[in-house]
Amino acid sequence: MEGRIDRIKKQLHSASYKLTPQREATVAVLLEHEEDHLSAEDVYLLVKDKAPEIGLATVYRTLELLTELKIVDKINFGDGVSRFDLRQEGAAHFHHHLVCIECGAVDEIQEDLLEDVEAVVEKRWNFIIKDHRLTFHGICWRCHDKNDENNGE
Amino acid sequence: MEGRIDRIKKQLHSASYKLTPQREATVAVLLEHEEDHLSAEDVYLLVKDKAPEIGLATVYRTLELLTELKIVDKINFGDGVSRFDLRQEGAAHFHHHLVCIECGAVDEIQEDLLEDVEAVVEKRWNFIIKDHRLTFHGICWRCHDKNDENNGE
DNA sequence: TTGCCTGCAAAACCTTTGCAAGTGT
DNA sequence: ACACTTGCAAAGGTTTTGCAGGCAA
Repeated sequence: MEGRIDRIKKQLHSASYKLTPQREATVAVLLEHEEDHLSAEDVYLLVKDKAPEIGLATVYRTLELLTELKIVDKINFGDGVSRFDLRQEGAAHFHHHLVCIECGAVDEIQEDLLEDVEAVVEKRWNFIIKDHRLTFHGICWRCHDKNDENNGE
Repeated sequence: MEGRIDRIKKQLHSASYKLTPQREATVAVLLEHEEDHLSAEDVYLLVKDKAPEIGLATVYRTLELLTELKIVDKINFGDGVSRFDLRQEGAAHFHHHLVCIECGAVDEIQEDLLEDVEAVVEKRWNFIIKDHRLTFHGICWRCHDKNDENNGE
């Protein structure tokens, strides 16, 4: 039932890369934090628990490799760092994000929602869409609820 | 008829900032390159033509200020630099981008296109949308046409 | 004068790279 | 051996910050 990491291993092998202990530890961290949007530094610190001797450069190289193989997506929310997100297996498209401008939380939307918009863009702008990035900035339900409570006093 | 820069001046003043010659030159560059997506360095080099004594730090500080006042939007296409885009006056939402993965060109979509999607997101995720970022990655019409030509030989 | 603004240089940051050593086949 | 991978340290590139001087009200 350890399928996910085995499949990633195969993806690496079929591209002539090895799943070294360092790479495995990095992938494990990403799997354990699928909900989060870790920066390279975040991943590095977490990987150090499993493989204390690992270097930051190796983490960067591994994340770059995984990005190349489309196992993870590199994203950027405008703070100075890149963040890395494991792709959903079999997902045709990159998922979307809800960034809360009050508490900073980042939630994910797995649904596509963009089929209609993409159809319009492809036709009207004559643009062949390969991927997309969609992020909404606003107030999340948690802050929303919190504000309601405070107003109710 | 010099309305645009005058209005920006007022926006600065009403937030207790001055429109200094350096800031004016920076805004002028942004106005002249509304179609482009200039990096801070790009802006710096262009501003130097108008105000050769300006420092890079001032350009950064001005762009930061303009971002704060929502006169420009800071965007990031995943190459290591931030880019700055003048907001459309009166635009309720940030415009979208088409990034060509072949030639690197960035085209803009001014239409909203997202009304329906936003309605779904607000209702289903209980998220109050304040702004959005939407970027499509793919093949632009220019590269598309170019490829057709080459295949026709 | 006072407070904002500027230019310069230094610093801070994130990320990439060079290289010698290590690894598995 | 051989090719790939690693850790470390150094370098690279972008952005921010400290500070003394300048400017306008």
